[in-house]
Amino acid sequence: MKIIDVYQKLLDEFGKQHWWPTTSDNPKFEIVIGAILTQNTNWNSVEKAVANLNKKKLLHPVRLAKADIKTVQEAVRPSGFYKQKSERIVNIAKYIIENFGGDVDKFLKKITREELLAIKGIGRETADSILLYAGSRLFFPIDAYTIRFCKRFGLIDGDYDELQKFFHSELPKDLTVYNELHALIVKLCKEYCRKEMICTGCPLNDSCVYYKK
DNA sequence: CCCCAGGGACATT
DNA sequence: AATGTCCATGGG
Repeated sequence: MKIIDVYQKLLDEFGKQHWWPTTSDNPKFEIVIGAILTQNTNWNSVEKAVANLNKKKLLHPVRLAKADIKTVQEAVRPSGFYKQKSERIVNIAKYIIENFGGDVDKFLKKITREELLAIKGIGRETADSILLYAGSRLFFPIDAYTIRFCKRFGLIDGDYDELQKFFHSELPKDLTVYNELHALIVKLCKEYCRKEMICTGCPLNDSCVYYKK
């Protein structure tokens, strides 16, 4: 089974996921911040932190850059690693101000992947999530779920760059496909393809080499 | 009590 | 080039 067939099957079963979920009036910047806050953290916890930031009116580059660090830490605490993450989100707010005059749209349009990776606290997955979901640019994020699923299902076993090359070469150059497939793999891995597999009811049973009944 | 979550930086081997 | 450790809260 090819990855594009996996996409179709998951889409038929789960429907569109409509990522990246946002709640504020500044969704692009919210995605940039959320991509950092969700590093190795449950999404439910991230939602709390984002809501706290929004309540404090900090989902804006200038406000966040100028905010008292203790205030930021207090807001971000529920998402864990709060000292690191506070520093990281303030850091990128300052970067957008210094290099793009605080214009988030311009930042998302002009920034290169290499430039993103050079910012402390932005690794490959965070960079690709920002580029795809905030910047509408064709970069496929590879997370722990994707690596696990690809290996188990029998598609490909490799590291981040190898898997990304695979997705980039196999998939059509289509933002909706990139957007939805990544989100659908996350959903699949949360519900069925967990660390401890729950194969009963999995929509990919027919083609999975690890299927146990 | 345990394990883990939509990673990344840095140190060690 | 691999592998290990730390960061930290909240939920199952």
